Amino acid sequence: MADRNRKRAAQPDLAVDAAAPTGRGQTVPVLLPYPFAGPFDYRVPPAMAVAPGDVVLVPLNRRSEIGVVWDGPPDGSIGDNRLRPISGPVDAPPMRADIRQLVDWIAAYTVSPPGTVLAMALRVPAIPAEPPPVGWQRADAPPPARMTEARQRVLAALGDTHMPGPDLARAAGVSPALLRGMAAAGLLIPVALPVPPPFTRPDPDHPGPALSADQEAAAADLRTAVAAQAFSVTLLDGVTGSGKTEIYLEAIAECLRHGRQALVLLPEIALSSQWLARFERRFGVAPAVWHSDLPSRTRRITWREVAAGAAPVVVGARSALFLPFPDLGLVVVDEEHETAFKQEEGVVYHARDMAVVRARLCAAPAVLVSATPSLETIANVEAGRYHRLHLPDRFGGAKLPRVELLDLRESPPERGHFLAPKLIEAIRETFARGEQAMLFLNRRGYAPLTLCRTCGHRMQCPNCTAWLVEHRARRILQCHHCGHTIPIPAECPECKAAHSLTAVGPGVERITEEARATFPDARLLVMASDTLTGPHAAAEAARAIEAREVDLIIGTQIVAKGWHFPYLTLVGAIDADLGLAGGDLRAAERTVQLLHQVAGRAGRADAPGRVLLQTWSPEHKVMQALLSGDLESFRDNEAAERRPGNWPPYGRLAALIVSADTAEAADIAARDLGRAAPMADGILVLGPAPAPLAILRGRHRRRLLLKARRDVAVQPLIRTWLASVATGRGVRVDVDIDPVSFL
DNA sequence: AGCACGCCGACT
DNA sequence: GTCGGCGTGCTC
Repeated sequence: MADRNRKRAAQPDLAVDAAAPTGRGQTVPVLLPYPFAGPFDYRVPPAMAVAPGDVVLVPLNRRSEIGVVWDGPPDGSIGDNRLRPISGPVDAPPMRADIRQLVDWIAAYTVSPPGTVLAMALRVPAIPAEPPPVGWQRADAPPPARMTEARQRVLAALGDTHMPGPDLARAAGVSPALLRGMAAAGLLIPVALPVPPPFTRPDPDHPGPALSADQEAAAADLRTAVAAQAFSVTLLDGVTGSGKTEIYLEAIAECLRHGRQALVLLPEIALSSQWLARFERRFGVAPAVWHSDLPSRTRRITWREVAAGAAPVVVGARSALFLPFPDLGLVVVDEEHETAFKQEEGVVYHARDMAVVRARLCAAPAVLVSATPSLETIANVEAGRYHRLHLPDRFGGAKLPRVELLDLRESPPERGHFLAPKLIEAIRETFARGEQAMLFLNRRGYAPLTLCRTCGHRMQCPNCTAWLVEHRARRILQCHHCGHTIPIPAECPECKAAHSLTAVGPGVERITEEARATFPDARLLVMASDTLTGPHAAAEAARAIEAREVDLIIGTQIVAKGWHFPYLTLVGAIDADLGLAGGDLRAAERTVQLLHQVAGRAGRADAPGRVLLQTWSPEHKVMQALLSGDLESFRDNEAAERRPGNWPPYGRLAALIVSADTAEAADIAARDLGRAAPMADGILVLGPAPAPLAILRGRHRRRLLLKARRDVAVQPLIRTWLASVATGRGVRVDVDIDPVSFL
């Protein structure tokens, strides 16, 4: 309570200053977690004092909703007669000014209603407070009551202290009901128990692993940035295995020495067991963890501890950006190039970029970390907006793995197989040395396409422009876009031919089948999003690999994410060309990043790694970049290709996805939108064209692209553009600023 | 997002 | 004659 009042006193009472001067009483804007165009005005009851950030209950229609008193003057456009009073306060800490600014900023940038963004920030505090835990102690002057044997045992177990009910019942060997009876008889009185802090403060001076000279130099730079307690952005860019994590853990240590909080964003928090282990090795304790499917109790406790400043370090997924740190002193985005940071549903935002905004709003340094930085971040370095710390060498003298290209035209796999003879041989050699190997194929399931040998029919999703993927173990065909699932049919649904459906192309399941036949004695482990369901399975997989209970790992892109497997020395990519098909702007960049990350899993100081990339086009710039390891030149080339046409990151791009129930409705809406396209210097609108996923979940999709010079503010343009077009019934237009996926 | 109002089909 | 389908529109 005292804390709440202090916070309120610390900020000027804008609401009072901005109150309407007329006789209608004080009016304030209240933002509701719904997709309205802006905050609604509410009257403040005479006896109530409110300030921006206060969480309040307001009437809406005939309902009661939670909202947040927002900044600025009331809108004033609503008539006095329609204004309704705030119902009352909600017992929750007020929303901090920096979070409110972040909500407004994200809403403006992504062209989303602010209430939708608020909903992401508000999902937690709206839940009522945890009741304080209750324990029992002896009554000082117990009234006369029957003293059974069980009751005596309770009093004996209790002694002169207090105990939580469940512990007491267990210690005395009685049921909780008996305790309630004793309380009713006045023999026991309840006491509030002190709550043990759930998060121990990590000790910045806990002896951690020793750093190399390179690491120490980089760590010193980051410490300086943290000590400055000012906004800055630093790219920590080091080859895989250069020990980047250990470096930024030193920045966190410095942040802790200043008594401030640190936030680390990871792309895939469910797979972070190894990261958590490294953190514990450095600090002796675990950090607070945040992601969207935490149990609600843990979620609530963590949120409140963060708000109270009692969770010094939080590691989390995208949504951790909205946590109410009172004194955030450092934001780290690990694997900053990862597209998993881009939220594609609802409010479409990039957590890496919003993390930088968050850091700016609370005057903290941001550190972006990657072995394969995005072109966006590199462009920001070149423009002088971001600093760069570069680590060219692996830690402890380890060499980068040797990359070889396996030309599939020259030495193809056996018919119906996917492992080239040279790759099989390399795996055998690796096993013979007692080391581990990994096969990478970024495709789940058994086969991406099922077709009928008799009539050529292809099994397609009824709701999407996509093939159904066979999952043989589960005996189903499944659409990876909408989840539509059917049992594998016995006959062709088109021509009714029996035993005619054939699996075409490989997925990890099929590679596993081939590996099992080729290496019958090897112990296999499949790592894919549908086999590593949740943190537990992922942690167990990591443990089994570290304990050398696995010889061959077969995985999808999940294996590219920051794992450290000391006995893994060989990586084979089944289909290195896979990501290059299609007209995606970033296809080459992403393929290089992905394959380089996968390759980086191989090798250590005393056992150099070897990487074999199976490819149909070894001369492709992507394969050549991976072969030479000269990613810098590759990036320079990419940059040179994008710069002249103002393609990102040298210009701005926004996608408008028009979707409707029928192709006709989508076409009409897209055409109307195209006709109303803004025309100005430095702007180009491309399309409409069918989106690559022309039908998704039964909706027909068309796409327009707005390309603009970097100095053009595209959001206001898009707002007026959208407002100028009357969109028909059932038509939706989704805006994606800085799209990373072009589906 | 909810939750009403509103205008067309099969039932007690 | 009513119950009810979910299409459109409003909420300070």
